[in-house]
Amino acid sequence: MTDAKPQKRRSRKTPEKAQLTRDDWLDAAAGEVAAGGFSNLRVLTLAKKLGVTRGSFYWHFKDHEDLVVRFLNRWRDRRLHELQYWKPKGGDVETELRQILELLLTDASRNIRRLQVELAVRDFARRNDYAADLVTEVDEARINQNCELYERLSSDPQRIRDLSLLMYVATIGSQVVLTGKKGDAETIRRVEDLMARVALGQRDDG
Amino acid sequence: MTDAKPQKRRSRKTPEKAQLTRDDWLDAAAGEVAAGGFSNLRVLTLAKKLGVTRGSFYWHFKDHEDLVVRFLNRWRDRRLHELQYWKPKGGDVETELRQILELLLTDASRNIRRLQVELAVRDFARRNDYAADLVTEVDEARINQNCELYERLSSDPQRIRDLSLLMYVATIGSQVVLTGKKGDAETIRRVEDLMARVALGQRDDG
DNA sequence: AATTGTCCATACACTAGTGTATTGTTTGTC
DNA sequence: GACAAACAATACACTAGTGTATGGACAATT
Repeated sequence: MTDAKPQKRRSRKTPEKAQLTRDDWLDAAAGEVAAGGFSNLRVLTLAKKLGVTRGSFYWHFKDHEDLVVRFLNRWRDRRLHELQYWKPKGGDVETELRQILELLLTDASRNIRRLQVELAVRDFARRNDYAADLVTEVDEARINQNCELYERLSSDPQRIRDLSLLMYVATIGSQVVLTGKKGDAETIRRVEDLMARVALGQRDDG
Repeated sequence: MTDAKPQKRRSRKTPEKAQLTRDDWLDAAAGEVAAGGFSNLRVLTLAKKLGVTRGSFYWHFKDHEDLVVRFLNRWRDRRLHELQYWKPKGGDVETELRQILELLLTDASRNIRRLQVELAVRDFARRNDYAADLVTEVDEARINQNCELYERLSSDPQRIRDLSLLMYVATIGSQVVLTGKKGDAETIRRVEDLMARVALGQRDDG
């Protein structure tokens, strides 16, 4: 019994879907990356989790590197695209500032998987030039976007960029340090509040 | 010729040192971890870089896990021990604040390898409970140490902790985002300055 | 000079992973 | 219902890695 059963149709988590698409593989890959980083992204274990063999993988992807590149590209595209929903709407400065901070901190800490993928990508970027480029691209886009908001707090361009950068690294640092332990939610809320006060305290008029 | 030469004494990078100590292996491990994270920490490649075979490794360590644990322990011990040199010396508040920030940012960005190891440990901590405990331990020690400094800026204990935490996550975030690209040195200096102004601006007297 | 402990080499068995080639099995379409 | 395309299974060759067992080389004793 060396399990050589023909297996007419594999049993899947979603039995309705008989065929797998490339995005299905990428979604599964996200799970692996979130769980153990890019070094945990193996086509063998991926196939097992999807209930198929590697034969399917090599239909959708040229090889392992192809998977990684497509995964990174999709990540970049989605991160850049979602920025459009974070556009300041031109309301009160303090209100918008607090909204954007809540989005960056509280909201981000709720999407555990998204956060884990982001951190994994950043980690991978330290030893992969292509990933590093994409991360830089996303970072700059996010910082620039926030600049539009901080422009209303100061008139000095340099100071605007510095403030935007400081707020950004603080959010990233929070995501790295506060990694979902008990009591983090409250801590995040307080940091969020302090950051808002700090930013508002940087107004030209003091 | 299946390279079965008796090889009286191996050629080593440092020919003086004939025998390897456990710390030698840990130092080499640090290089691997810095370069590619903990998933890059393999005893085979480690032995190659040290110019010996795995026979030596299994003399100094029980197995691969033993290496990882000892590596993490050494990292924790060193991080906690070095805190003693960062103790505020009781001088001017602003001077000491700027000194500590310079230590945390500019200085940290110069020790590339130490920084890479720290980030790798943090990454590993996301999927390894033991590493997570050590990281938490180090984080708390560092934050508490900085509290001693910020106590001189405010009398509200809660605010002191928040400020210390904010400064800490900002430094960690800087290390994650500003990963040694060209022009980072100047950026770090500006962020450092802005952080000092922010912290000083949090004084009770306003 | 023999012995003991320390450190390393060698050989073996084992596992997990990639990539490729070939052969099914569905599914849609005419 | 025949055909082609899309998708998946199977089998093979290959590489890299772990762990273990055993023997060899060398240094320091005695």
